[in-house]
Amino acid sequence: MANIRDVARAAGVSIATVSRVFNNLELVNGDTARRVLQAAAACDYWPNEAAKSLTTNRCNAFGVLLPDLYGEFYSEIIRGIDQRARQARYQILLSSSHANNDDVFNAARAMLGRVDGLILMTPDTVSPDVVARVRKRLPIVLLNPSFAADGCGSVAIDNYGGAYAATSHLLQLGHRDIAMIAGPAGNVDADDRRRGFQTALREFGLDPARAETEVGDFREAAGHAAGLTILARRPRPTAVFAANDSMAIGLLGAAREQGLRIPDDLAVVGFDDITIARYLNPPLTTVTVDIFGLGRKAVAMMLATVEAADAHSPDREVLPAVLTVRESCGAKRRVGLTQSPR
Amino acid sequence: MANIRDVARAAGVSIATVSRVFNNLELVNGDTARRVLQAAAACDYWPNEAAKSLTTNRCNAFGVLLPDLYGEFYSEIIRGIDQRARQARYQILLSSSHANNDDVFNAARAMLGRVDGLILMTPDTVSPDVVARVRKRLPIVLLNPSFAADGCGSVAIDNYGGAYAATSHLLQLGHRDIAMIAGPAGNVDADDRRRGFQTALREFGLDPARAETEVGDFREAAGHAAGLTILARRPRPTAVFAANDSMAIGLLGAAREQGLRIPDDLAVVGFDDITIARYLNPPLTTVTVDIFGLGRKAVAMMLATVEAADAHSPDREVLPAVLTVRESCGAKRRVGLTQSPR
DNA sequence: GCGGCCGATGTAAACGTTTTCATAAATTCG
DNA sequence: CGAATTTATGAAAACGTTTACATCGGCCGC
Repeated sequence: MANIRDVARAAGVSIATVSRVFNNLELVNGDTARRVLQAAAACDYWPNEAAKSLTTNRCNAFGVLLPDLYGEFYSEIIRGIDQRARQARYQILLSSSHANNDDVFNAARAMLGRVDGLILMTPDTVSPDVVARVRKRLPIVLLNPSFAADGCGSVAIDNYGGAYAATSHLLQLGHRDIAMIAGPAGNVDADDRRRGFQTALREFGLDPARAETEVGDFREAAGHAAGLTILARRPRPTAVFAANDSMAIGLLGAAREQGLRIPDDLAVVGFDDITIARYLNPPLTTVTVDIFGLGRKAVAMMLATVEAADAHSPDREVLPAVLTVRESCGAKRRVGLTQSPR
Repeated sequence: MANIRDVARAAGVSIATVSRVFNNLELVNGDTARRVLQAAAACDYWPNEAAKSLTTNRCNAFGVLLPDLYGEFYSEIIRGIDQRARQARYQILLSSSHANNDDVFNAARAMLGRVDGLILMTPDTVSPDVVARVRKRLPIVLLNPSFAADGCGSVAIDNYGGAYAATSHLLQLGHRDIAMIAGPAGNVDADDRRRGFQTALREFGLDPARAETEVGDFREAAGHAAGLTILARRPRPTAVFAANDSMAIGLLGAAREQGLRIPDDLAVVGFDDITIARYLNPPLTTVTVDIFGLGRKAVAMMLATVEAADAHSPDREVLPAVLTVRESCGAKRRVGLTQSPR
């Protein structure tokens, strides 16, 4: 396959001139440029990007390391990342399933020379010093980080604020005995959502310690199990705030099995606003987070870091999490001919 | 940052030896190897992957070009691709939103020297000759292709078979007036599903031309609109086969608004088995496709092409699409009635 | 007519690897 | 004991670009 030398030969110029034409430096004579382009087209010349980045030390690509790819959450992150990157003519080098320190370290290492920076979402099991070691080689933007890392930008979700809003809403509807299905302790999102829940209660003069709190692993089955425990308590709580929608779905199942009507017998609020939420019966009131925006923001921050002439200190950004009121909390009248739960 | 030369100097050997140690060629003396590794660790040496691929002409990466990233379908494809690639220690260079010929061509071009092959899913708007031009430079595996391309592998979904199974099922349940909400003409998936529908009718002695068929764009709103038209017809069809689940959901909405009971007044079958399907009320009978497997297969085929010593002709594979019976078709409620095939 | 400048182009040295070939030392063997 | 073989290592040429620097006309102003 033709390389730059072949094009130069065919056009009767030096390789420097060919290079100049392709990087549209304006120092090339119009006629010469035309000749070069013609020759390039004739031998179907494609520049080799590896060689390019070797000399320029720029790749026009970002690495993306995620703990997993399953489900809407990651899908939307990637979509946001891709969209913004594409807009800036950057490529995305994707790698997922990074559970431990070595995984992350090796994946980052394997990207050296292929990316200009790393967008990193690490599970709790990854330690700050791995991130620090990688940071020595590459700019980093952390997604929803569990710790602040020196020299790394970060984009996070306002878990605390969202949980606070959800809980306040239930309180304002008159509920005073509100249970929570929390996420695993140690998980940043889980902990922040729990704090938001507790603060809201406290501000209403209630004791968070007396609020029934079950812990789950963010999956539907855990929500179901936690729901059974909560619904067995007497007096039964009148409302439940679940740390995510999947567990809320599990809870709805448990409630349905016991013949409870939602929201009349039990008000339910979730978190995430996954697509299913609006199709549930009744549609789930939940906290909506702009995950797509999270991805976009991460790339925007990365671009600012990479393309900035001056090395300004990296940003820390928090995206809002807003309550979306549907029917499962009881704030709205049911509309239409929705079939009643059994 | 340290390069191979620095390591060589620190270890008191030549760069060739360092390279040999890292590519674990067994020709290096044990002591020397130890010294090299120590030196490499001391100066935190990371090999530059761009330089590596420039000399070896191998990248250990595949490019993935998709028309879009929105929704579970693409998410699962990517997950499958990533999982299999990671297993083989390959990276994934992702790029989406490729609408037209130039987009695809330029994206492919920008990957030269960074990938060993391309996994390509093109919308109908991309022409075979663009694929052929790209194929000259890079091995290609097509996902669900609308045309056969010389020298390209392909992995497709058995749209025809799935649609045939869905329609046959409705016929066996006793329905004789079955409408279809089809996808846009020209779209491969849409066309194949429609053919499957028609063949099933024909085999039951019915005239496909007389079956009410509305066309939608695979989105929920289109399903709703098509549903209104279909339900307005007299006599009203007793069953509808929707070319995908999103449109089936739109149809269910339309039916609900008219006070129809599913499946008693109207049986509904979808296609895709998206996550929501099982959470609908009633749970949607649909055609399940292993999208994750589609991604995995594509990579497996790519690996076979790239790592094979002999250039065997590329494969063509079709993944099964199987009917998943839930409640929206009425088969489960009428167990007694379904025993006798007509 | 000449120094200086400018615009267009070429020469060659990087960038950081792998790998072929050469070489030196150590080992085997008849 | 010397020739043949093996083992371990180094020197240097690739790979395909970009870019600093050199070169060379032509043109300007004086």
